[in-house]
Amino acid sequence: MLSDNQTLSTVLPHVARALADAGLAAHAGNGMNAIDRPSSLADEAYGRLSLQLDMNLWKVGEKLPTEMALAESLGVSRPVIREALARLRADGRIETRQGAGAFVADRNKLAAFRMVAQAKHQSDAEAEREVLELRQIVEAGAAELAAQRRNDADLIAIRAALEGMHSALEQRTDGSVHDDAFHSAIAHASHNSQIAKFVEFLGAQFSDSRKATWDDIGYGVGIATVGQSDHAAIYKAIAAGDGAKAKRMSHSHVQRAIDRIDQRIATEKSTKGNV
Amino acid sequence: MLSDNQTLSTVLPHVARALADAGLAAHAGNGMNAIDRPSSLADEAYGRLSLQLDMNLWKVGEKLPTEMALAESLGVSRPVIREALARLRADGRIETRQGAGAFVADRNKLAAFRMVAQAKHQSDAEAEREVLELRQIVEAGAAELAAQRRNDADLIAIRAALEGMHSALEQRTDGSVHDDAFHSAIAHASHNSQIAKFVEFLGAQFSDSRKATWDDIGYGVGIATVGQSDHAAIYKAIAAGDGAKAKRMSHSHVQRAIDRIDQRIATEKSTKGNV
DNA sequence: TTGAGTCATGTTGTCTGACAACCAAACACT
DNA sequence: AGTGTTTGGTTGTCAGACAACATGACTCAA
Repeated sequence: MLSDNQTLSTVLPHVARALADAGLAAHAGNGMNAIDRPSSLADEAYGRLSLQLDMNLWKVGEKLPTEMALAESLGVSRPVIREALARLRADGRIETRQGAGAFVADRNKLAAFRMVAQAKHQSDAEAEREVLELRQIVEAGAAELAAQRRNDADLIAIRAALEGMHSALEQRTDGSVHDDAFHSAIAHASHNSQIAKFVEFLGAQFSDSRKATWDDIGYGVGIATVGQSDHAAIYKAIAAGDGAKAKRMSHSHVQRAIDRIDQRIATEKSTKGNV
Repeated sequence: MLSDNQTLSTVLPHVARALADAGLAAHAGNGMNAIDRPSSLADEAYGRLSLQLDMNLWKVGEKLPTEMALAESLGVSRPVIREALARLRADGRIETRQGAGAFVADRNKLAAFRMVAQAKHQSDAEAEREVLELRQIVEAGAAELAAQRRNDADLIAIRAALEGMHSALEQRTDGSVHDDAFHSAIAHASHNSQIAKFVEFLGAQFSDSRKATWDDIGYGVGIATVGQSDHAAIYKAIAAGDGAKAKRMSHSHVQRAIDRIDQRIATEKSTKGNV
């Protein structure tokens, strides 16, 4: 996977120079493009090890090379490797035992879920569509549970966010904060902390695109206005305790966002090659 | 949050001794109970900082104390703090800029979703129920998409897992591997990599309870048998391209697991106080 | 021969000190 | 006043060292 002269330092100029002084310089022009900015050796080391684990370079339960060996093979120092290993351990992908070594953890031990970096053949929009689809599923389910389990406090919180968006709409100001709060309040009304936390996590992946709903362009196209009527309908269904309807409304609300993305993908495809 | 004498080293004997030699000993008998086994200073430091971030000790965008300051206040060295900060950065909770410092990141930057450790007032079973409910939502949605998008290769993979479980059932052996593969194959048939990855992540949280379906007790109660007819129905719906039915079947399949948990919770509650 | 205890070696966990790269604000100069 | 420069502080990285621990080899007695 790594040729001798292909070390991390290649993309980090100052380190490369230091290595050059030591007679360990790597020749330029290898497979590594500087486009992906690792910005830190540890980031890069983490990426590499992560990749090697993905492709089953070591079997489950097998012992990884020692920190020293890894450091040498990647051309960095032990602290850098330690930081990378620490992250892998935090993700639950490896386990380390003092005095013994680092071992590939059982796949059934994953402790964290990360958004997969979009595959090379995917555009950003396509990756966003996938996340949006997942969000659609989870939020619709959360809305259904919310309709069944919401109490008065939940309704008040949801209504407050709704009114916040309402007044933002009247004054044509940014209502994205209340938009966030609205979806989050519904998720909490499901009285399932895992669902609530996951909805918030997914929502966080959309901080940019959600703002686009509330900027000048969004107002111009009327996205915010349409979205608000969706929100009102969802609230009504939840307040009425109509789980099926809340689910349906929430589903179609996110569907609009998916449709917008699909349009963007279509236009991107038709103008492909200009970049 | 931390009194002067309340350092991490208090719970790590050998370090405490080293500190004692240096005249920096912390007195024992403080608020720290040794029940939570940090096992590593970095783990503990990560936990503390994580907690402090949770309770908004620093506002978003605010600068955290320097690594040296943090190290001193927690009674550990800089590498330990660096490892903890590295994990926080990997989670997207802080951002560090070389030469400037570490800053609290916008909440909308969370890069990883972790299963929340069950709250103290919750039993294990209740926490498991919450995850199961989330799984129900996502897997049902995945099954629906799978029915709409599956191709021949997908069907073959699902069928292979189904037959694996079938023969395991006949020989009363452990079919949990095929069980895993079955749900995973359906998720992949949705042709949404985010959904596929998340389903696998959720499935990983159930390695234990899934095995319980396939052990002697599971066979005795007939869980595996009932589950298998569920699986067959789900496969049939997906093969037929009937999204609504696939969704319904998948939903009720997980519902059985939820019902079992509910029963366990009920019996646990009735025998409470014996521990 | 076998078993248990001991020891040597290798590995991770942690500390210390040092320097490079970098940022931000105070400072000096025009 | 505005602009370039310097200076101190902070993170990123390296190197070396030692402690804690795990593992296998080795020794010695039964």
